[in-house]
Amino acid sequence: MSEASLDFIREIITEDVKKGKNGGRVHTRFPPEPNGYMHIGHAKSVLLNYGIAKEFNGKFNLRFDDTNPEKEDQEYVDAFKRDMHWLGADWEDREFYAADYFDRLYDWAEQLIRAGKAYVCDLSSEEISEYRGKAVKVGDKIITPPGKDSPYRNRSVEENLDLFLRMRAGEFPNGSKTLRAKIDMAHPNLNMRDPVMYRILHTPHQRAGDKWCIYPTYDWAHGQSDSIEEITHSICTLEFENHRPLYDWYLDQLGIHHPQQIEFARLRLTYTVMSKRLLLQLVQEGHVRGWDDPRMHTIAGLRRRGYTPEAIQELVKRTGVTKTESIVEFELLEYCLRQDLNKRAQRAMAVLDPLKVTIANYPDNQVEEFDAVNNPEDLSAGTRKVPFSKMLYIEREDFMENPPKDFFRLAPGREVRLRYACLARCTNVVKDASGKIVELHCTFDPASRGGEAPDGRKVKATLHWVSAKHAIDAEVRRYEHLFTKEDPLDVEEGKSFLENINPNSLIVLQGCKLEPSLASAKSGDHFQFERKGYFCVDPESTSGKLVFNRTVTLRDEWAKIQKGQKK
RNA sequence: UGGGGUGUGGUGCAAUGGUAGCACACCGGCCUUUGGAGCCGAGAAUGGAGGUUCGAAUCCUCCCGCCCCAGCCA
Repeated sequence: MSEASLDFIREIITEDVKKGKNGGRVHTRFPPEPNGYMHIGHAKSVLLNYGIAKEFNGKFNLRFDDTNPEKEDQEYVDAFKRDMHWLGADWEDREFYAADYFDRLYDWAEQLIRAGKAYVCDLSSEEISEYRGKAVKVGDKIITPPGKDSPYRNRSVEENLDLFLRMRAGEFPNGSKTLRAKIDMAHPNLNMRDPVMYRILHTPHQRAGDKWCIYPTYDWAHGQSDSIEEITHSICTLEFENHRPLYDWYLDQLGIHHPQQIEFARLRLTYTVMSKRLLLQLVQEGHVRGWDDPRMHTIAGLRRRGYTPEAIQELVKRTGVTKTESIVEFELLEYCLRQDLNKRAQRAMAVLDPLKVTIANYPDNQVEEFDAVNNPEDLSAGTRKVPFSKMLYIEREDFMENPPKDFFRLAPGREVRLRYACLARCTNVVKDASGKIVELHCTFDPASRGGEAPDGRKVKATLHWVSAKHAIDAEVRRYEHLFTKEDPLDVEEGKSFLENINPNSLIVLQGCKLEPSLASAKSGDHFQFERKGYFCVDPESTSGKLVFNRTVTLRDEWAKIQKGQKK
């Protein structure tokens, strides 16, 4: 029936719906911790969960798993919501917080204590770890011998109840006591060796205020939160596979609705880091200009850089859903982006590194306007007028005095097309005292108005240009990968990933010359600067001073040839 | 001689016992008023060894590689 094959998660859900599991209902969720900004790795999870809910006529929740007040912040909550909406995910009115379930979680904890399935433990963090059992290396193998029972494991229900109440009441300092599930200290899965359910944290919560001084661990909160929301399929990443038996155990002990957890491999991209810890470090230490720095692979950064939701959606679609850990080449994202922008970005001419050109045989004060196509991929976008006059700017790299064979562009004596304007031939090169080229003299063919060759003669190159007297100045921020290595974490023993930061990741170009139609460009607008790439107006841009970000270059044959020659 | 996962061209994903296919990347060509876009073509893969079968990426056995787990992080 369906032409494309389903990924394994959709296959499972299709089967569940067919069997009438959960009454045929599908309900998913995205459960971020608000301890940083959303990045492109999260996007996959959001789009997967939201997409499934939509495809199966189900519902999709947003829930913040805010169980650690020491790391979380309202700023991150707001950012997640903004970024998710931008990406196209819609949770309607279902915005939830684990913190809103703290009361129920507390009651459930008491229930487990009464059932003899949980106890208050006085062991320190180090002791708990020690009792849990140390991994031992035997040859190449790692063995985890059974752990030891905590000496507090057999406290009476009454004592546990009393202690737990006093933990909540604030009688004990941080770290002095925990509530632990009583499972099995010899279990081969370390998560089942009496995991901590509550820890004492005398820290107010960004949402719950100072109501609590004990906080549930993620493991104790997560599964039940899904259960409370009647989630049918709890989709999460691979590293939680080991936790599933624990979530199952909690749910079964409590006898409450049991969502099915399914794990998939998170999205990884070359030249990026997806760890919120490292992203936070980049921001806090000032290696980038903030969470929305266009070099960051946060959603906010990508948006500011000029990436579109459609490109990210397409990437996610193309990379699929599997359990194999893989690293997607960044080039695929760029391909998706160019595909999208090519269809919708209005074209414009902009000279980033200007070289002055005088058209010697053009009348001194004459100005004429040529028609330029706004988007050759979408003729309904119409045309615009571009002014032309005797003094122009062209791109410095479009001229070479002694060109190699492969160089098609302007050179002494050579004729090229000035896009939409005319054919022009270089007659003279003007240099300053140091030998630097400061200006070119050209002559144009009056019969070639609009750029058409009157006799059908061919020129090998078409250059973009801007009329000097009509040009508007702009700042252009040229970006490259933030890291020089495909795997930014690939560093020598003891060195930091910061060593792999690309010193050229941002180059600010001042005095760029833009065609006048760009004067009205608004923050967030996308353009293709012909022959240069896709650019986006930065939020810092003002009508007095335009600022553009280079989103991505065009595919560039010439750059490839040059690269090949250098070898 | 712990537990849980996972191995298909360079990369990502398909093929669910029956011709190993698609995309990106790379290379070559065509076309072009963007060295863009588009079009055409080439090269390139089932971790290994056995076994079952007329037939194996797929089923079985053993081996090997890689990832996750020893937070009172998520």
